[in-house]
Amino acid sequence: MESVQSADNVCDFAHYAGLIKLACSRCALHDRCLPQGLSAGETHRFEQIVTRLRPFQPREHLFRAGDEFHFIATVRTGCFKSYVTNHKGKQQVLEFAFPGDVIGLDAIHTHRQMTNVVALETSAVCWLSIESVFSMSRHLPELQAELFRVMSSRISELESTAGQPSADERVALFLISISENFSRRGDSGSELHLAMSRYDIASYLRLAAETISRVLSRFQNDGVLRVGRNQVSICDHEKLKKIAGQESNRDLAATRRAWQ
Amino acid sequence: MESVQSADNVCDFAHYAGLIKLACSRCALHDRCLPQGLSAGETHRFEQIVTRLRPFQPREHLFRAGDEFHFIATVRTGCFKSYVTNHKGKQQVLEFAFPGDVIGLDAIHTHRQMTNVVALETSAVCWLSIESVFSMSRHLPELQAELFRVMSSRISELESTAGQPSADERVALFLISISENFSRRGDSGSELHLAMSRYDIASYLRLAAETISRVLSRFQNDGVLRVGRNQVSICDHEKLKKIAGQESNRDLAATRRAWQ
DNA sequence: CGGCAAATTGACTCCACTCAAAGGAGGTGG
DNA sequence: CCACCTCCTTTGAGTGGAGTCAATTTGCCG
Repeated sequence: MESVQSADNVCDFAHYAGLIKLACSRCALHDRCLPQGLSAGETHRFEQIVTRLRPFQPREHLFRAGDEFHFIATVRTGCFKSYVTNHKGKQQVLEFAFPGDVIGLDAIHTHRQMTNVVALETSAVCWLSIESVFSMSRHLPELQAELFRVMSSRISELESTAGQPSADERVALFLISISENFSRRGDSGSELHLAMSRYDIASYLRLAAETISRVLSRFQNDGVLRVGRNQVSICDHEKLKKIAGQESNRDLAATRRAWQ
Repeated sequence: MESVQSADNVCDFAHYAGLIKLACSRCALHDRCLPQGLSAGETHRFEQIVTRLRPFQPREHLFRAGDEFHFIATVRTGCFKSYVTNHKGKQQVLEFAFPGDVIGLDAIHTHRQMTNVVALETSAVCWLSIESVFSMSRHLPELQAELFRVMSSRISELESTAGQPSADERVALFLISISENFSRRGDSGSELHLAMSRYDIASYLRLAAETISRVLSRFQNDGVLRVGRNQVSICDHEKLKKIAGQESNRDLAATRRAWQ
């Protein structure tokens, strides 16, 4: 349950017992991860600064808010959640990180980890010293560009979720986003394995866990989904998109009123 | 009302009529803007890629969502708002940009402007080709670091506003954030000139305009603020901070119940 | 002064939250 | 292997805070 990036004891930490250098060139995620766009030779240089840690167990923390910031991580397998604890002691989930995602880029400006990051299932990461990344990016324009792209898309992502759609809409958008993420990696976009609890989803979507439960049940009754404990099957993608992006219930009601 | 960064007609645009190179070294914002941290010589090199546009008038757009992305801007004077229009045609305000702030970094990953950016009052900006910035940043490590810092803190900022506090809390947090921003620039942290309308504040805080109005009125009755049309004076910073960060009304009620 | 948009205030509604209880899955130990 | 415990999930009932709709009021600018 200790976070691993504390500079002082990094070498003692169990995760480092089995550290190995990783061949990015042979990694299945090569095209969805930081070294994408690098030439073969550049990829080889990049590999020199990548360390692979032994897998994290569920509930094991990768970072803790306030820790010193020396490393970023990319997800190889599994799923992490990033969260903060607010002044009322309540957990606020900020992000779910899937394979290919980069973790820790929000810490640059303070030199401290801003969030807690914890594995939701058995998960593996690659480990990069931020200083090495920065200095290497000055010599590999494509790496620099990729870093800017990753940060830029995180900003866009956060901005795009800034609206305040209805609960139905939020849940639908969440499922679609997960589905697209899975599809891009070649997994099924219809059979979604959800590593996170209803509470985590609720916190992430700024809703109550009971609301998530109710919405999923209703979607199931409407034939849009089949819902299991850690599994959601999308039966009707079209209807789900309609819920997500077109008309909220409130608008439907308003539209009906306007028609009469 | 045209946006200015369209590559094709950039030279025809009225804003370019009076373009001049700007001496960052003599700019009052030097320490709060991109060239901060650069040596005198480096600042001189940086100045070569900075163009200053003639001032923007209120309601004049700097960018439009979907425009090609070739330039970023830093605010010299005035205030801009960044917004998107959602599928229901409703405006969602994402950011208010004040002097020293960098505009456009969310566009990197798509090569398209992601948001609309419009002046709320007469405002001046500095204008930078993104390609020049990127290539220069490879030779000026401090500039590269500053770019990463700016993007990183925008991510943190968006993450930190991800919670769902009560309307009172949101308004209080908003005023405190504006106040701190003004203080840092040497302006009064108590007499706040608000360039944006109640509707803009409401959209930014994901509340209704009427709610903003009600909350401000109540704060005034409680002696926390004095409220004018485009002016808010903070009378009691302590009480405001208490509202912002400690206990929501709901929690107070819950606490009282628990005490009995 | 008059016209118009922004802001305020009131009345009512509704969606999501809270509280509460029951059902289900997974893990642990005897 | 089963009993037990705990945590997660589901479902119901009632509440409340913010939204919506509507009517004024305020302030700006020609």
